[in-house]
Amino acid sequence: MNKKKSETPIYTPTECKKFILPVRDVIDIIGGKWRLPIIIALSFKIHRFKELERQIEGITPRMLSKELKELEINGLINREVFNTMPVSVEYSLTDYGKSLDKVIETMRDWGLTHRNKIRNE
Amino acid sequence: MNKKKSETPIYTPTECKKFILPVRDVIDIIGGKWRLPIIIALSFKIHRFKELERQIEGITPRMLSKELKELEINGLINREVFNTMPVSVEYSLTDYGKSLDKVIETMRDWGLTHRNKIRNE
DNA sequence: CACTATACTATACTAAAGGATACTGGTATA
DNA sequence: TATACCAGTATCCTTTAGTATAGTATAGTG
Repeated sequence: MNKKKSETPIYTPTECKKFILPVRDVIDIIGGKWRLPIIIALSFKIHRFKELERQIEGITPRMLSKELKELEINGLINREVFNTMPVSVEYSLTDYGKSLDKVIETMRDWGLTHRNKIRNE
Repeated sequence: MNKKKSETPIYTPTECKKFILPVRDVIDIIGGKWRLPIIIALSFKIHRFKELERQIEGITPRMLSKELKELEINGLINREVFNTMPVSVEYSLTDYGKSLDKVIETMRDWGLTHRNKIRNE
């Protein structure tokens, strides 16, 4: 018995994994190229489909539609249809979606600092 | 003339786009499934390749290798080779990588809250 | 000698993300 | 009549992400 050396590095191997878990959850919910941009746009004001398409540069209606559905399923946004002619659809943030404001702000701060860093090099 | 209705919604159309830009930069740098987990592991301590492989559940050596390279190119981590036998390689965060701590903390907080939210429903 | 470990790389593949383009139906406008 | 708007779909395609498996060289261990 006693095959292992006693010098085996001693640090709790799980604490790091535990720390990673909730961040992976967040990545699953708001990860990808378009979700945060959509959420940010909606944090400014309620938007209609075409408005979002114009605000989020480079997105195609296919991706916008897909991501809006996922965000709705995850409870981050609301979709409201008005039977005007032609029909109009409004997207807004739920309280849960709004609760991302700190995450977005922190990321934005870091992003702005990064841009300045690159300029100053 | 005067083709457009005067009821056209009036809000500065650029301010929202401007807000999105830095966040898109951040997504480019730390987006994806593995980069933040790697950064978090390295924020705990310097890791060797195999240690990272064990800490980050589900990652393959190929993806780990790929992502480590990209993180190094972007200046977020350091790679140091020691000519021991067999060779050992240590990965650590640069100051720039360390500067992500607030972003990670904020995301983690939100993730933990989200987990509790789901449990309480 | 067989086996393990380290720190990866190479090859080949599948799955998922994302993009390009065209189209729908109904109304209003030119 | 022809065109444009709205809120998307449908179809096809490319790119990126990720997986599986095997292999490199060197040294130490049983």
